Amino acid sequence: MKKHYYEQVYELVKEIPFGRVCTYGIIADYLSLGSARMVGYALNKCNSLGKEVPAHRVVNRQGYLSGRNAFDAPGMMKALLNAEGIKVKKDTVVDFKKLLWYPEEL
DNA sequence: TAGTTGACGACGG
DNA sequence: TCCGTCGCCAACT
Repeated sequence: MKKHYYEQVYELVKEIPFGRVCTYGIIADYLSLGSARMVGYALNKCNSLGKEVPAHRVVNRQGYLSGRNAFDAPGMMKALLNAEGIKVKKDTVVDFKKLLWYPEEL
């Protein structure tokens, strides 16, 4: 049984350290998905499937919370990030570049 | 089976 | 530098 590509996405997203964030593009590139949209699709699925994946730590390449609408509550993603000490202003991660995490750090 | 959609990103004007 | 357009590829209807 071959793992679906999104299973790999889940595994990688789970590796994102507490208080750090990552981008769709980085994940897509690391897993050779060919398209960042695949990551968003995968996370969208995992959310509906009730998977324990910290999807709130994944944002687009500008640090914008483009996925907040896919959460149960619009403000949930921001609240979760705040709980980790990540500041969010106008749906965008503050000091995004400093908090950015790369899979290569594993 | 074919067309549409999507939590994005790169590129050109 | 900012905005609009196109490409990406798998899942869903």
